[in-house]
Amino acid sequence: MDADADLAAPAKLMGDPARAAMLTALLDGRSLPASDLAAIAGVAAPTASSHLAQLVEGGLVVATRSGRHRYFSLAGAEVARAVEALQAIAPRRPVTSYAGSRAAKRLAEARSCYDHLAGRLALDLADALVGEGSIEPLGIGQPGSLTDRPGPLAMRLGLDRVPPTGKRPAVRGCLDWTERRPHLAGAVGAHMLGVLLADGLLVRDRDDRGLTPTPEGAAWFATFAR
Amino acid sequence: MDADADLAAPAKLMGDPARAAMLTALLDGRSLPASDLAAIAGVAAPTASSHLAQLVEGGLVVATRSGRHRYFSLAGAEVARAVEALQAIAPRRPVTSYAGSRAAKRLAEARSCYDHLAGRLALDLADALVGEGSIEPLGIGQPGSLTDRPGPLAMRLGLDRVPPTGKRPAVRGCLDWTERRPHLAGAVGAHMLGVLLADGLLVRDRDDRGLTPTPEGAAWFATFAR
DNA sequence: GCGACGATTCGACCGGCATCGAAGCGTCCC
DNA sequence: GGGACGCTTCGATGCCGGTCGAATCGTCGC
Repeated sequence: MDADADLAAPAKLMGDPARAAMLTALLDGRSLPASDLAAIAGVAAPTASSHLAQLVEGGLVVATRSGRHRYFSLAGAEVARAVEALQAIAPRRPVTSYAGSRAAKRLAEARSCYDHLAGRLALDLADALVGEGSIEPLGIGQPGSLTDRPGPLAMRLGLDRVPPTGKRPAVRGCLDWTERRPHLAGAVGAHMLGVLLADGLLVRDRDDRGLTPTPEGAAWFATFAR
Repeated sequence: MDADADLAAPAKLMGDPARAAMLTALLDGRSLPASDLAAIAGVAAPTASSHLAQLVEGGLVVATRSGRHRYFSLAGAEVARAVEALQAIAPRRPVTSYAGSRAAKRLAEARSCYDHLAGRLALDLADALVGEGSIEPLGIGQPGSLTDRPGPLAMRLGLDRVPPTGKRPAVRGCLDWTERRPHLAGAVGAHMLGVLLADGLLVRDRDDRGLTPTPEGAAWFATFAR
């Protein structure tokens, strides 16, 4: 029984900025490889490896090997709850500066989430795809599926010709913090972001994972956005 | 927007054994002077003073002066929740001793959780209150509400005359680690614990946040317990 | 099999912080 | 007002651990 469990051990693990960034990135239940987590945390590969070893040792994170990659994810819902409970008492980020709040708004609109699209635009797209019957409604973290009759939007995005990808589910719901609803992830989600970038409807912002519609993109998005 | 609140700051504060011990000691909502907290944490006075200054600076603890003493207490229920969430994922202590397991059983039965009642007794009470239609069923971490027709149990506990309390929700579900179900927290939960103590149905144990029913209390609890 | 790549281990460097003794400040009691 | 007491500040010490370059191991693609 945990009448007086050693509170300090997990707290110490979460107390390092690099590890905290990793845990936050994993909060939606995704599994990410070590290299991605290193980039997210802003540290070199050896440093990230050390941190991840500690997180695994401490039981906050679990690792699964897949070829030459190792995917890390949170060890359970209790860990996610603890992370969120700490976020609840954490001082809010830059909120004070104009730049900060403008950046936040920009990210809420459209950003990349790992390798797929997130933000309000992603939610609109997911809604439209469900609406036209191209995909089943999304569950959070749950694998979903494409239907066998793709609509015009799905055709435009090339979702009917997504290359097959090993074990990764084609469609998956990924929780979006903007509105706490799932957007489209999985192989199809990744493919979709690729098409949007390749066709010049979206461009990546310079310093973060923000995405901005081009003029053509904005016009196109307006045809189905709320 | 807390898209990326600085998780690491409060976690770092909790990550030191001395500070963790202090926070745990304050978990039941008591206010303790610096000297007591120093003793509990097992450090010298200057060290404790330094730790407490950090906890106050970080917003986890608040201090009130009273003569030549300074009393410290947790800054709010959210801090208590974060501490408990971390305890939930902490490695279990060396609980092999008989004393340890007896204490654990005692705490599982009834204890204070910040300012309200937790443990099996709390779950029984919450069930009974829901059963008699005095409160809506509890969601974890979710605000709930009193119904407009309090039953006899609610009347006995004075839940119909809980003083209004600013922003704090009257009723809230708080996850109980005993059975992973929510018990009654919020202003009503705090009031209920106060009544139980004031009416001599429960007494605080000496060294921890355990609570023990008095003979009258035990008899009364038996009337609705499972 | 050979090169590319992801991940880990090793070793060295260095900053940050927990710790406590001594001293200073304010409050209470007599 | 004098002494005791609670708490804090200051300063010095020592250690833990975060960091990254270089090297190693294992896997994938051709």
